[in-house]
Amino acid sequence: MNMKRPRRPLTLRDVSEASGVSEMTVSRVLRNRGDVSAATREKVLTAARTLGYVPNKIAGGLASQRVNLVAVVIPSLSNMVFPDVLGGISAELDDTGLQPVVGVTNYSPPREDAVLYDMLSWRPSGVILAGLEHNKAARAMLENAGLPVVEIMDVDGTPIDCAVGISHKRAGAEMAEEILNAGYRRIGFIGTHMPEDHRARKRLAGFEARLGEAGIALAAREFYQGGSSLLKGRELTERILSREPDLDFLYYSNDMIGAGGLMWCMEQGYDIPGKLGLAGFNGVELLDGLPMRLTTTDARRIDIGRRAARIVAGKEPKPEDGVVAFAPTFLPGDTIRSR
Amino acid sequence: MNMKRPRRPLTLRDVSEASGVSEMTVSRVLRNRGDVSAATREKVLTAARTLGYVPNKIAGGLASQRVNLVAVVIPSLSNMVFPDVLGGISAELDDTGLQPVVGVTNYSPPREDAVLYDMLSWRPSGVILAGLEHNKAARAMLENAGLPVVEIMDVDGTPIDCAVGISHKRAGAEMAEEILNAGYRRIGFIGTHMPEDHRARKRLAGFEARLGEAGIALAAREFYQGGSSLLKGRELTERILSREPDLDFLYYSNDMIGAGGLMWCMEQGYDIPGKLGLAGFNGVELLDGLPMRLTTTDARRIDIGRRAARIVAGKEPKPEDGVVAFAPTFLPGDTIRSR
DNA sequence: CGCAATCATGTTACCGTTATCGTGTCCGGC
DNA sequence: GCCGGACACGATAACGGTAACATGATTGCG
Repeated sequence: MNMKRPRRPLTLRDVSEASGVSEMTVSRVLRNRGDVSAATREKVLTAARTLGYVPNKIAGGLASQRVNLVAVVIPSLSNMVFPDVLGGISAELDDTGLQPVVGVTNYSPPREDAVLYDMLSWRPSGVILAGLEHNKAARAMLENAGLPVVEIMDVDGTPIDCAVGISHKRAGAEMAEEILNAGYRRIGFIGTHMPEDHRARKRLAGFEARLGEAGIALAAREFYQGGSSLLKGRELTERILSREPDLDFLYYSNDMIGAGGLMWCMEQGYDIPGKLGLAGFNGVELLDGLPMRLTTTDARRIDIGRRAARIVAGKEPKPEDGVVAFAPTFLPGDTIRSR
Repeated sequence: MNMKRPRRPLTLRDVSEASGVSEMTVSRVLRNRGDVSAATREKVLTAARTLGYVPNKIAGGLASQRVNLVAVVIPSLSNMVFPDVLGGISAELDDTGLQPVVGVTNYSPPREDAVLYDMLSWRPSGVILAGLEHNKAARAMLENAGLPVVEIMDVDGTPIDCAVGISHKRAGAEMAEEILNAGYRRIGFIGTHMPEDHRARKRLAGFEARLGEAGIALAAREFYQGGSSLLKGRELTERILSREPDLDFLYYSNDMIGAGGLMWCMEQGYDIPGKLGLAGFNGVELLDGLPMRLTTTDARRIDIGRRAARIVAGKEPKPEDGVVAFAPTFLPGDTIRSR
């Protein structure tokens, strides 16, 4: 194709000279905007192609004061929850010309501030970020930025602009309800010890609240640090059950450790769900292939991603009261007694 | 803090006026560049903070002709392989001021072209992309872009600029070697039917080549479409074993379906690894908590991510011959007979 | 046939920041 | 007291596009 290696990066001017029209016309052709005759369009396109011109969005963005990016700020990649959310977002953004850009905070508020600062410095068209709890600095930035902000995953709190998610308090309460209805009474909880994982905290709160209404208290709880894995689930389950052997139900703060616990209990020959019930949270695809299907709650991740994307893309208006609450869905699975 | 909601976005000029110095000086303060007295620095910083000013990287990037982004282009998020690679990249980029931006191609070459085009239009400082096989258009873009390009995961081929990865032919061959050494002879393969998954293809090629040297041919093969999941692994395993009941080994193209197969075989009461051996590929963390540890090959994803990042960041020079080949590492697990 | 509307293109003025160079001040040394 | 250099800062001109308006050519229509 083009034989000479252009050491100076190509600009509109190069294409304009190569095709004998003004830079403006080239710009119009490349963006399909405004009237250009079929003939010139063709000339310009071939010129651009043979030169190997790639438009400069930095310059374009500055000139037009518009950038086709949506900042997506989430706490972690490692959970299997993220790809679903992002999947929903991308699917919905696909036909809007908008593009998601992901930032990861590792559940660290200072890091969230930094990531947001960085993202906002690109002047994106919108922000989707996980959670309702943010530093004052972060809130201020977002309020001042003057762009659509959708906080996702959680609706238990006050959104900056608007929120799309589920109530984790409700998810916890509903799981407690199901467990109690199934007749379990000595219930243990296993979860991460992360002060910044507010959603896990709220689930536990809702869970305990409902138990409390029934006059029941958690019989045991076990916390862990760091990421979730099957292995961690095994260890913690062994630990909690050796400490409190007569537990009849274990509620895990996510499916991954729940599945690990399930593996361990099955190996140990526990009667599941007869003598011991298990439940996790999220509804990840992983569970579908396990020897038993873990009882869990579908966190509606794809729906949340889609809806959030629709809002930042302006495909639908922000909700009246600023909140879109999906219903967390109980998935019975095989690890809870059915009535 | 600032009471009036500024509808016009803040610029350096606002900070400059608020602090009584020139925009240039504000810029210097905010970037820690050039000589500024401690007093002015302080004034500027407080002004910026109280206004809630966030720099505009669009304008900055245009002016300085530098953008602190590294484009990372990968085929998929869903495999558990991606977070590891990105983890390695982020870890190594963290202290360089560079930031990864991810694009996903879904194993579609036209989509890869589009994603690259889009990424390059942001004029990033470097590109990391998976695989060595690309459309002519993609290769041309990357060659013309005049920036460091690191192709990762694979080294069986000719890199555009340089490559960091493992040889999948070798990974396949070494697994074949281990299987043969363990005495298995009637071997089946289960993998995705994706013409664009070149690495899976190369592994299979290397695998069959080594079997061929021993005078053995694959006794059966089963392909599937779409993403990998435990469930898919179960189905395919059932199918291949009902078709060819006397297989004594199953080689899976990834750990996820391998684990699914393992689950199914265990439930069916197969004697593993005595009568039937199983192996996957990748070495994902997931395997650590399964009832048996699946035999697999560590694809060195974190190492690859780190090394690629070091190269684009200029922390280390490009390799002489353009290639950094890590050794795929055999992980025996529990699903292959040990000698 | 004349005039306005439409089409196809060009001109000009930014967009918000940084590179570069220039200017004024202060200080020490001889 | 003069000079050179470090220091602290400002003025100006890009950077590569696009919005908005201007222009010339063509067309439609009464």
